Amino acid sequence: MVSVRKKSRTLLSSKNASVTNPRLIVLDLLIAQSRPLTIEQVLKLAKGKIAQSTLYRVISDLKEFGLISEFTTPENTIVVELDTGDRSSHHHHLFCEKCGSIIDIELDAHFELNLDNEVRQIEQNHSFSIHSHSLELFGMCTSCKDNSS
Amino acid sequence: MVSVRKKSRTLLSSKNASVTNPRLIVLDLLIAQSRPLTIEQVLKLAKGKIAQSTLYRVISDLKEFGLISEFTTPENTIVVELDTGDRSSHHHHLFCEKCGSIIDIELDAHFELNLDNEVRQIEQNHSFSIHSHSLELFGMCTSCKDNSS
DNA sequence: ATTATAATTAGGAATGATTCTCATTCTCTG
DNA sequence: CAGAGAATGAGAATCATTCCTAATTATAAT
Repeated sequence: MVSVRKKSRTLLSSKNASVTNPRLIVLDLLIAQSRPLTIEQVLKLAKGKIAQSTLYRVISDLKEFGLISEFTTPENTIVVELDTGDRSSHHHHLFCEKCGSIIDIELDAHFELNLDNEVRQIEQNHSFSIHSHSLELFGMCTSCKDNSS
Repeated sequence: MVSVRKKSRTLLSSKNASVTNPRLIVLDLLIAQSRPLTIEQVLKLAKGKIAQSTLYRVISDLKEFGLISEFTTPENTIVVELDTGDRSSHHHHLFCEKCGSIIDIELDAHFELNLDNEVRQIEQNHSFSIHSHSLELFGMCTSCKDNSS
């Protein structure tokens, strides 16, 4: 069992990026929580150990290194998550429009193939080079359904 | 051939919303351009006929009426587009990450069925009620490909 | 058409998020 | 472990969005 901190170091080194405290803290958090976090959440979880301005820069750096990725919730909040590049890192998102929770989902492998075919079709029809896609689903989670009776 | 202005009036009336100039201007623009527009673009195209604060409110009103919908580009810019509720209004987006252009696409009907099945599967697996979805594709458009040689 | 009422608007001030600046500190290389 | 270059922290500056209020406009009833 490799420590979180060690993983963070390895991630940064593997991109030839200098290993600094703020970067390690952000990566540690994303690894430890293993869920998408808003900027606000990261800031809070870092408990004052990172300046706000630094956090924005660190996030933009980590994005450039390809270590994290960013997306937007239906309420237009920006969320970041680890993007380690392994197989499981291709996934999609399920949003609860009531409580705002975000769930990572993977698609059925067979369906993902269908999707790739469709994407290739669209590439042809629009003479576009498509290099990635994202499927987002919107609805209501169980607990919100239960509490809304 | 019904005039753009008349269409805009009809849209508002159909939602029992009062028909005001700023609302008409915004709808007119979205109808005339028939493409997604950023807030900035709408403001510019309205040529000073709408106050900025009004534009934000009008957009939020039209969204509540269900006449327009909103989404976010990869650069985190908010974009609005007409959402007239007819068949063609269920569509997805293709983003050029170089020039920022946005293209509306429709999926092959057969694939859309597959997608619905997959969505129903995910609903089951996560005991979630899913009421809508969005597929976004990222890549490079023809002209950007051509100009990058 | 006129008017009363309610809804909407313009404009500017206030807020909140993000970016910028620059002096200081840290990291990496040799 | 010294020096060069990169990254950070703190606060100022900027930008988008929301809020506030008085004035205007739309609607519905006469």
